[in-house]
Amino acid sequence: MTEAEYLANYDPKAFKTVLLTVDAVLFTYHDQQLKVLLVQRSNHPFLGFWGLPGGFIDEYCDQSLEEAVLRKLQEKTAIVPPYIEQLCTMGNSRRDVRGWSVTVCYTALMGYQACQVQIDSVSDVKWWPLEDVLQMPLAFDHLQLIEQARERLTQKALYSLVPGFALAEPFTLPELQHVHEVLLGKPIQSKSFRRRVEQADLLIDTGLKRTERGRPANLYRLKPDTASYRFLRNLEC
Amino acid sequence: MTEAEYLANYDPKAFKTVLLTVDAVLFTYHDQQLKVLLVQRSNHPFLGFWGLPGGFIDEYCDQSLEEAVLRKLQEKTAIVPPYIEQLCTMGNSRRDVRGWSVTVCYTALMGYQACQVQIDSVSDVKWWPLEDVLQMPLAFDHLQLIEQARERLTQKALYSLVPGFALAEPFTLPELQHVHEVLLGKPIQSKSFRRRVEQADLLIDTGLKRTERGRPANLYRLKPDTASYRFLRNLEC
DNA sequence: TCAATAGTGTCTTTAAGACAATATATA
DNA sequence: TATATATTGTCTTAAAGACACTATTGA
Repeated sequence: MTEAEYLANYDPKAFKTVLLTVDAVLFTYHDQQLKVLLVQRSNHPFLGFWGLPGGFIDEYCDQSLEEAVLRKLQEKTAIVPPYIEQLCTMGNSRRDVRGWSVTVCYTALMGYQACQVQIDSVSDVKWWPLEDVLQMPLAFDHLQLIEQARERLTQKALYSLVPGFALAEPFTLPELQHVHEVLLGKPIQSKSFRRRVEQADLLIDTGLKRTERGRPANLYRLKPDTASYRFLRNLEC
Repeated sequence: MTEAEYLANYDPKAFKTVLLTVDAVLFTYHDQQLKVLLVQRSNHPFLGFWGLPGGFIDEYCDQSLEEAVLRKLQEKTAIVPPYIEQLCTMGNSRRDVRGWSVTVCYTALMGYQACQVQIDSVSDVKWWPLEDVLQMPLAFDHLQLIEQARERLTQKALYSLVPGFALAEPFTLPELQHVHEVLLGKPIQSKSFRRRVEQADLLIDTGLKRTERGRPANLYRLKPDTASYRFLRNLEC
């Protein structure tokens, strides 16, 4: 049989009926704490529960998984986040009562900005403090996904400046340090932190300063290659 | 509508028809080089091409993605690899002529052992030298997946002893060092390497020695927590 | 001037790099 | 004994930790 003959006989509907979705754990930093964007479900299953933004692939509209998840986020926040990365894929027969289900989950970061409901498949969209979310009952296995995303981001706080993408630009160096401290759950020696930042050469000094009690702090922006830069040595704290 | 009513009306076949597979990049170390397990396809598309072991989820037999990929590997190698980790998920409308297609890809490591065809969905199974594979035309986007798996393993060679899972136990310390050197493409100071191994305390000394020209070398096994151990500092080489 | 926060100087500590020296096999 | 490879000793170097010190603002 040639490939052409094979394809002529091929019926895609005859095959698997696994449910496939994309989801995103979108973090930001606001009011001195990490927050996660959640949406309140207006459909079964888990109607009324809060869960991650995401949903089914649109085979016709989406060209790729990443395009699909960015579309979902844009529907909720009207923004494309400056940092996005594939986290993991969860797939098993138990996570959704409708049957075998797979979700490809992404971690994304953006500077805080208010958001509001843009579409009707959800009844509400809200930034929740991460610490509160870890105690809430959430849809599906979304709590697990958030925990995993948080662990990965904590690792990155040890060897990169990626957490900076959770800040609205321009930001101060003490703010950046504080995001890292919140993730690590411990204070960092500011001398060590500044030395690393200087060595990495990832921040653009805007020349501006922000005053808020005490000496004014320099304001910076992130260079785009912050997403891929890795320090050779971890912070030990 | 209650959830029960919703589910009674729910028709899974009415929904998406995305193709879903799992694949594995299985590495081993043999004859001083890294090798990858490939299978020769006996079905369209890419009939006759070499590609990664993997295939469709069996909704009834497989409880989870990881179970599915382990089943696929066991069918080819009659072994469960001592190390397996999710690599990434590739999904888009172009990677398979049959339509929108998603594969959840894993990286796995095992000590070398010969293997032979166990099933008939492929016509051959073979360990290929990694350097050769990177020049071969492969099925689908499997070359990309192998490149990505190799990059990730190279990173791990800098801050962990995970590459040791590619060795047949027991192994010598110079062998372990050589796997790392092959991945990094550079020699490592053996003093540095040994210091790290000692500090990590991940190797069990079997008390045995292997002689092969020159002074005999101690033989070791890996402790299971080698899979999760991370050094604070990367090798710089 | 004081309180508060930003940012620097500098000494200590840790672990890697470099490389010479020693140890234990076989031929 | 000579050669080959394994393993150790030890000095240098890079970068983090600790912490005291200086700088710049507003009240």
